[in-house]
Amino acid sequence: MRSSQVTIKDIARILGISPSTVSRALKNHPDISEETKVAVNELALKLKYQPNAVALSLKHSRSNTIGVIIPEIVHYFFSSVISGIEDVAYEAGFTVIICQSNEKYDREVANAKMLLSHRVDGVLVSISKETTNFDHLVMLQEGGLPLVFFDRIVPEIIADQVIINDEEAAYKATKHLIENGRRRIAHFAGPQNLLIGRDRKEGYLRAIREAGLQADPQLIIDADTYEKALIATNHLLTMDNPPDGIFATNDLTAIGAMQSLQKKGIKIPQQIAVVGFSDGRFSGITEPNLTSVDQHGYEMGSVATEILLNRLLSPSETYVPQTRVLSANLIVRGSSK
Amino acid sequence: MRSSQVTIKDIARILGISPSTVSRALKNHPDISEETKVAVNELALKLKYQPNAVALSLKHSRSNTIGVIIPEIVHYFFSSVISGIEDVAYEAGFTVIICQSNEKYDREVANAKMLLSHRVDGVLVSISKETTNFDHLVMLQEGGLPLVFFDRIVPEIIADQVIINDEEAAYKATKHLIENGRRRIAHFAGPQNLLIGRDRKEGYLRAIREAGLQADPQLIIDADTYEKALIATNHLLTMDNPPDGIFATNDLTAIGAMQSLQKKGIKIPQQIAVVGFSDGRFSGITEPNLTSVDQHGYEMGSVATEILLNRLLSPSETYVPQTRVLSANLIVRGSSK
DNA sequence: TTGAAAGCGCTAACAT
DNA sequence: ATGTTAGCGCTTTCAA
Repeated sequence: MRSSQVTIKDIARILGISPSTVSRALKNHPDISEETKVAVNELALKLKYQPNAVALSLKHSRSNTIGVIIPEIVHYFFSSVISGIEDVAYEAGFTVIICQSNEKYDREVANAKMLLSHRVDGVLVSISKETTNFDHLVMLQEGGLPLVFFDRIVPEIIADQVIINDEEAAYKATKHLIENGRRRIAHFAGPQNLLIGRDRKEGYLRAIREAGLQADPQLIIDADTYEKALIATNHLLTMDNPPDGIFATNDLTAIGAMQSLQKKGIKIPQQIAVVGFSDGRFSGITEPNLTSVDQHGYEMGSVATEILLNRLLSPSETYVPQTRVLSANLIVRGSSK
Repeated sequence: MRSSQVTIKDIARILGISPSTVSRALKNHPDISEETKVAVNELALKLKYQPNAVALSLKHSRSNTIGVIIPEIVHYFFSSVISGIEDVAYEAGFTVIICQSNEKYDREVANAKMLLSHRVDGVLVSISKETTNFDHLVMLQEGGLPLVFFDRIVPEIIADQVIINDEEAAYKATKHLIENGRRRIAHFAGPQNLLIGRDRKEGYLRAIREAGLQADPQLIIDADTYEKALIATNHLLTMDNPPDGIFATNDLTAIGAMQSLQKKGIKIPQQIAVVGFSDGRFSGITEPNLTSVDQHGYEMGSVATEILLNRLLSPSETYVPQTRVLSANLIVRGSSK
């Protein structure tokens, strides 16, 4: 095992020339004779020489690697974001190191240190549900790493951001329910320390108020997981005055709601309409199909990466952070009409 | 921007001592005086010193990094595998570089070269649907990198493998349909250049034969994507003698089948029963719920990583590749009974 | 046209 | 108890 890999020195030794000549020949330096170039390149091919990226990173203080800190890979939205990141990075010859925080603050901090230690050139971040202190991210910036936030951004930190307009999307979703005659609309809210959680709730409230409806605090329930949604739905059904619509902060909770409702024999959408958020593979699969906000994961990943690579490849003196807001459209399906 | 990061030299210069003393102090070397240790560690903390993993990799010819080559992240199965990989690697202080082949041979080759170039210590691989030539993977082995295959393995290459018993699982799934009275069972087959595709078909055929049923080639259709499943299902329904059961090579095709059937007013499972493969988030969401083989993605990822790390951390002279077969159980739900 | 030497950050054998 | 030196693989300035 561990038969060490071919280096420039090996090629130099075999050919009886110096390492620097080999290096130059490999990058087609004009000074090198055609003869030498051919010999070097042929041998390199034969020995399956692969440049040592580690040595290059050390030499250039540039790793051609970007880091990603993401809550959990096993969500369709996040895995599509990664897919977008990967594709753009691959095209540009960049390597991607992906770290999951698993929604844990401590692990997110460890991830940040690890990326700093690996001297990645920049980092894409979507913070965990637990994160309320951002020193570890500031540390990255202080280390000279450009940061690009996506989806779960940190307004307190000055950096590039890629988001959808969560407030607007939530507003549209709620308004859609109202326009379909719903008057008591419940909201399954996400964590309020995340901006997306607050924004979605805000949008919901704006639509309610604008329609002259009463915002009932009892109808706003913290429920951002499938399990919590099951409980929350059953709770809603015990009320004297149960809701006639539910706007959930993500698709999984919307589906939890649908299943609880159907188990109790409630008709969707006739008795209670349901709308989700973050259109994934699920929405077309439920019966009825789920109305949901399309969150454009792949596009978010690719745009965020383009912004980051742009910072890396053409650094400007005047750093003006940009915020890209992707349009989020409501896809209306059977669960709400 | 690009304010370079703190190094051991910086600390040495500030403290007026040599870099090697700093290095030793940081790793709590017994020779170093308590006084110096305290001074060094305090300053390191204050300056937020993070060891340069790149320099360490070069020095030790060991990157503490493992590579992963995976077809597509945006599949629940693969993303749960990654989750298992990540968790085990994280615990052991290893970094993970994930590459997607996007089911393309060329990109898989590029991924392999990239990982070799980055001098990862070992690689976890699940090959693409297109891959029939394995030189790029042999190249990794020749470069001294231990390989561990999972799910989509390559029997031609001598290496560790983690799989479920696909043949057995497919047999069980088909037998289950037969025991429920089905006599004409269709199979949506995966790519036959993948062993898992062949094995699943084999298991299907064995169950059919064992029950004394006729294997009808017309009932075996290449369909491994959602779209293909829609077409295949409609095709089946045009037959004079349509099937009364479908065993699909994955859940997405099973769901495609269910939706096509329901659109035509066919009752599931009364008229046609459906069984999928690779139990994911979907199975509990369809109506009726989907009977499926649980593929244990997370476990597959964690076991594969443990095997790889074991090879790395305690290399033995006698290399005996192991094959770990995880038990795969059929989860029976409403779509088939 | 090619080679020698220095250095990226760190460690470890070898001084002192 | 601490410093000096060499080297991991590669590039690049300077010298020949």
